[in-house]
Amino acid sequence: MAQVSKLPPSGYHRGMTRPPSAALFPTLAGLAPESRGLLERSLQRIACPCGTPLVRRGDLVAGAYLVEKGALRVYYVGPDGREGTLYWVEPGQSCILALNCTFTRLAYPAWVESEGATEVTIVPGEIYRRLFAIDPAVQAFTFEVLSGRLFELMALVEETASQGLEARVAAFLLRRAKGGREVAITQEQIARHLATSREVVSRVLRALAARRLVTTTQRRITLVDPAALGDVAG
Amino acid sequence: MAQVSKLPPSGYHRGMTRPPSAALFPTLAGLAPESRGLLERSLQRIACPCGTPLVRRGDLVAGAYLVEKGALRVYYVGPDGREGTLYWVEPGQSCILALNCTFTRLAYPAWVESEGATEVTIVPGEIYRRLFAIDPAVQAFTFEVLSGRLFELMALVEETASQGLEARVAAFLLRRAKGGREVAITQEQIARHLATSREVVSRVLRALAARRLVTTTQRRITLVDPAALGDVAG
DNA sequence: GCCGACCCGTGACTTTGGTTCCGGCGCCGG
DNA sequence: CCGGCGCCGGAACCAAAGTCACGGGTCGGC
Repeated sequence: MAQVSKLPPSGYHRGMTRPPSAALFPTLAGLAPESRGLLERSLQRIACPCGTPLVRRGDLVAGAYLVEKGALRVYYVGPDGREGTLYWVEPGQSCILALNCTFTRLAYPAWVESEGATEVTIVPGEIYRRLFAIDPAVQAFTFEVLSGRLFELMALVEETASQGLEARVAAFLLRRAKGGREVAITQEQIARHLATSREVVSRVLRALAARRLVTTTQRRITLVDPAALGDVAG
Repeated sequence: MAQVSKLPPSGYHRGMTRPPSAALFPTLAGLAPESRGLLERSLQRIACPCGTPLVRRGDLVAGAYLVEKGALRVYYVGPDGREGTLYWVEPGQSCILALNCTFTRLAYPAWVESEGATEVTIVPGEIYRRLFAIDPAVQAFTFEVLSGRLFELMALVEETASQGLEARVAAFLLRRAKGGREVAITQEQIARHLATSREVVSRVLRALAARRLVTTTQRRITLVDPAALGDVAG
């Protein structure tokens, strides 16, 4: 979470053509030989530090982004500058809106940046389109990624509309801890993820701490009672 | 908008096997002959009045829903009973989450009901899956429907998070009017669409009326100044 | 014409969350 | 050792939206 922000895109480390990890993307590993050849000749891989802006709203993204390491954060920015994250693309997943644009040639409606040291391999749009046309495994993969995002977003809409902020913070912390008890994050960042302000997050955490559900120190939150936190999250 | 609510599902008119309208679904009309035969033998069509519940959260939906007339409303219901609509499926569109479940066999995460007198033809899940596997046009259709929904939902998340209620009501009215100046809807219904309460909608409409942007009568709102309303919507 | 079922208007109050402002802590680099 | 700077705690205040209570309007059916 080293926050090397504002590094211009030229800071990428580009051009390694190593194929996508078979463990992460079994679909692609199982391609027919000629498809596989086509794929590997056209790949591009980029590595970038935390906070590198990859896509802006309105960009015409061409290609499927396959995340190998780190994560991508897809988020919106409201007119008043407030931002909120829509979802994360983790290793083994694909940035679906990039696929979207690949097919429909629409402009991308959100921002994307890397979170943590991140490696992404990019399949050019035209290539992906061809693979999609001939390979059932790619079709299924594409479909699953898309529908998964759809489910996530539906849940997000419902959550933001019908849960109070305390519940949302609790849910966020649990998701982030991934079963553990430590979340290394700053309150400011939580605020950005949930489209609120730092002070409010502080207030909510104070309330949770008063009930012995969490403890907070600088850049780190410990979940003292994850089960109770789960109740709060609903 | 006759609100024949609470009619049990047995009220359907079922079993007509008329094929989906070629004008509405050119993709299906252009299928290869054998695919087309397969499709037509398995179709089911249902007609239902306004407000018929078609899918509940948790249902295992099998099949693609193609809307011929009327509309489907896809919505969530929070734990406190408050509901909000996620999107509408209009004639020529398909209920995408139904496709979703067709492929991934996940339970449907929302409710669906008809809005207005509605006719839907249902393509059984297994059949759709087969068509998807062999027909590029079906693949493209599927992809477009899915990605369209994704874009809509992203916009919805952003809108609910960063727009005030007044802006959201304004946007809602403009969408509903579809270029005209009349919206036949009850304040209670608006409240349900936007996941708020009747009183609040009333208050907002009063404010808009005070600025001569709309006038309201029972079950009907007239947009006096659509342009200014557009500004309010942002 | 009257009654009951929906609708709608409206004021008073509460709750939630956003804003402002300030001070303090902790860490890192001079 | 000290000065910044990034991060956090916290009070006071404000604005938006949700809730409660009530009364009156409209419309269709009997």
